[in-house]
Amino acid sequence: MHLNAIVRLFKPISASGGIVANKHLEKSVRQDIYEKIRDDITFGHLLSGERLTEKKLSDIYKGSRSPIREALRQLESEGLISFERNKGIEVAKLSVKQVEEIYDLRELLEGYAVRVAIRKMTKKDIAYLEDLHKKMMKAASSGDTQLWLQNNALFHAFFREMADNESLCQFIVILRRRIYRYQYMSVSFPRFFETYIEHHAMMIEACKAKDVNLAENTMKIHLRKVRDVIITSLTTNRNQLI
Amino acid sequence: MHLNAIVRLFKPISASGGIVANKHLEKSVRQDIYEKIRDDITFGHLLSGERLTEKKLSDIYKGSRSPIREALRQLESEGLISFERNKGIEVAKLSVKQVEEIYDLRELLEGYAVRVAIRKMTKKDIAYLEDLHKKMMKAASSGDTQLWLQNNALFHAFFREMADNESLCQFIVILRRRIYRYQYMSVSFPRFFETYIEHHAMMIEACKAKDVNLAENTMKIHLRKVRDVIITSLTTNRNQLI
DNA sequence: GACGACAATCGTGTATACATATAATTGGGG
DNA sequence: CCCCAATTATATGTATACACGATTGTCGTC
Repeated sequence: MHLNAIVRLFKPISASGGIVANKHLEKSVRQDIYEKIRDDITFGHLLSGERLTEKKLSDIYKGSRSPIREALRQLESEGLISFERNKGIEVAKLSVKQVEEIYDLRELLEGYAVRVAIRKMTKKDIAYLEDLHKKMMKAASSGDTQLWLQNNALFHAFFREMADNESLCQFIVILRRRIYRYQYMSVSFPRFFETYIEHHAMMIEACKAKDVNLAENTMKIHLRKVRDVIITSLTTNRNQLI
Repeated sequence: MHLNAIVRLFKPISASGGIVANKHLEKSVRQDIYEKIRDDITFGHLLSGERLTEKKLSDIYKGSRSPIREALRQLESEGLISFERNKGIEVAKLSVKQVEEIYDLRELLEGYAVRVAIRKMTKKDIAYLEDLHKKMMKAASSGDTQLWLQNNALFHAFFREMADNESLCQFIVILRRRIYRYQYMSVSFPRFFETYIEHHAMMIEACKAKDVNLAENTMKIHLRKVRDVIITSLTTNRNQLI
């Protein structure tokens, strides 16, 4: 399954990813179900506005209602689902305004992450970014959007992790999860790959030159472009809630 | 109880604050317990590092383990408590580094909030800020830290709500809750009130003049000052984990 | 045929029961 | 008196049971 690699990119930093030697290190049912539902929402297997019942989830993800309800509370805190008392759960829908707000924050937070990260980067880190960049160019020329998204996620993850600020990482990841479902829109017009690649190249150059302002601004311009593509796509489809 | 007014400031935007006409609008046990534990952590009734058991919480807050565990999952998502599998729960401790990171983000997010808010402010809004400012001056001269903190919270809340960005509000509130316990340190040296009042006055002037950059920078300088006071206080007490 | 009352069903909210892992305690040996 | 092992106690993780509100469907009446 293609998605597995991408899925890993979004796992929480604190998750015990080590070797499972002792029984007490095994993933709990709750944690397992949480991750599965989260990823199914993120990657669009559970659709926006879809009505869920605890019984249904219990059948799909195999577990009693206790761990499922706990997992749902976590997902609610992260804005991926919403509860209505005595009525049920639904996968969160985003209005166009909300998508815009999320992108405003991504610009702010990911721009800041670049600013902080650039001071700590070594030559090795830049080589890593150039490697990702090459893979994305290859993905663009062959039209492999999965490969593109996967390496693009790594590209963005690099900066936020290099910034070394737990809460910053947490917030950026939450924002990305909330809009990831719509990200495919930004790559459904292959002619935009060229623009994205230009942005990425410019960012790498700015990192090499340690030009903090250029790097931050380029990241912001890049995210603004992606945002515009998605918003245009949403509004032309006349979907107010998506 | 003095705290009630402040408590309300931190309630989630989505909370049903309306008139309780129908039974189904009554607060659930889970929601009630969530808010109580959250506020008890925020205002220091449950101390950093304190070890909690579900049984103990069940006795204190009156409810079975089901709603308590769900409330705890929410609190975990917001970074107020941490779980250790099969071991228990503890109120989150913050390292000095984490406090610094949180203040870095507050500068970024609250600075941004001011930038956005200032464009939407009316004369009435400025009058409201000036009213809060007067109350804080009174609180400072009479040494009433409760009154100070209460109006200070309203002052900061004003800008983030005026910015009208749901996720932004959510993140700022989460950050404030995480460090609110240590906020008393910033007001335990009354000689700093004067500085804070100067900052607030300058911000109000900048709002009047619609000087976006001055307002944003003043907010950042203000938060940097508060941060420095807290960090100094923490490090001189030689508490690495607090 | 339309409308309203009532019953049955479904789903959530809460409480409790059971299983397993960890911590505490006690008892014996050195 | 100390140390280690076995047992007991405690706490979490999961499953199930019960209660209540909400929805749906049916039956009877107009």
